[in-house]
Amino acid sequence: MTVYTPAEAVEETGFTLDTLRYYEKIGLLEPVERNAAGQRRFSEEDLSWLGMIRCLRDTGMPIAEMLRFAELVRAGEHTIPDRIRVLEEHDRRVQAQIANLAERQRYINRKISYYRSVL
Amino acid sequence: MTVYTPAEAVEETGFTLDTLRYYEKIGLLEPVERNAAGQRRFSEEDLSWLGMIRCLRDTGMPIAEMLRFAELVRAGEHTIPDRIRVLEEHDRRVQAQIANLAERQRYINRKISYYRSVL
DNA sequence: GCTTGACCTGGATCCGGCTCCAGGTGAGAT
DNA sequence: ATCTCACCTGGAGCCGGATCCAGGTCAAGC
Repeated sequence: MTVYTPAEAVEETGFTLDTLRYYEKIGLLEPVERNAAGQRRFSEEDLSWLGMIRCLRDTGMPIAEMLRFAELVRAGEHTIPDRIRVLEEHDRRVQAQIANLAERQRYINRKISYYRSVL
Repeated sequence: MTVYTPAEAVEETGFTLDTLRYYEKIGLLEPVERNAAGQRRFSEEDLSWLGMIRCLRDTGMPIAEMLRFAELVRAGEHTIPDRIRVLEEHDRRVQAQIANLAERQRYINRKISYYRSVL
């Protein structure tokens, strides 16, 4: 059962310490274990959940929805079908984002070509 | 020389009227023509520039950078090489965004598969 | 000739998501 | 022993990007 100091958690997750504290405060992260001095000691599980959070955040899921997902996770195994639904829905949005970006990119490339053509 | 009322510009660009006014106020849009009553009359050119803005915005370019690009456009033809550089750089970032989303999407899909496997 | 309804303005406000601050504690290095 | 440094807390502040508001002006249909 390895534990991670705040500095290590920052290193591993790429979130700032302030952000980790903020996520704990708003309940996106369950209350993190503490040592005798009251300092946080992150578990492997915390880090793995933070990996999920990073993934959802970086694909544009709003915090409010991540909170809902977090509740499902906490509520236990019986919510797995719901979690699948949430992730599938999100997956579709990510797909749409990619398609949209690719489309916009074509516009940008046409513009670049146009600019080259008038040089 | 067709002109567009505010409502038509909203319709064409997908921006809200407030946003169009805001873009004009901050200088992302050059001062739009007015009719005798002081109401905006957008030109084809305005709409086409707004198309560019939409593309840049939807690909995540911050307003500050769009403003810099707008200045290049206003400064005249001799800035075309600079504009190409800006767009190429942005194109690379868009490419990176797409790659990142695709990577995150794989994570999500692995998670979905995992959830399915434990049902 | 009145009433709608689309506009106008400057400025305040909101929102999500952090980020920073002051003031304090405890543990390890010198 | 003392210093430093990583931490802690609650709460304030910031930033980007709009969005909303009050109070006012025209234009056009009935």
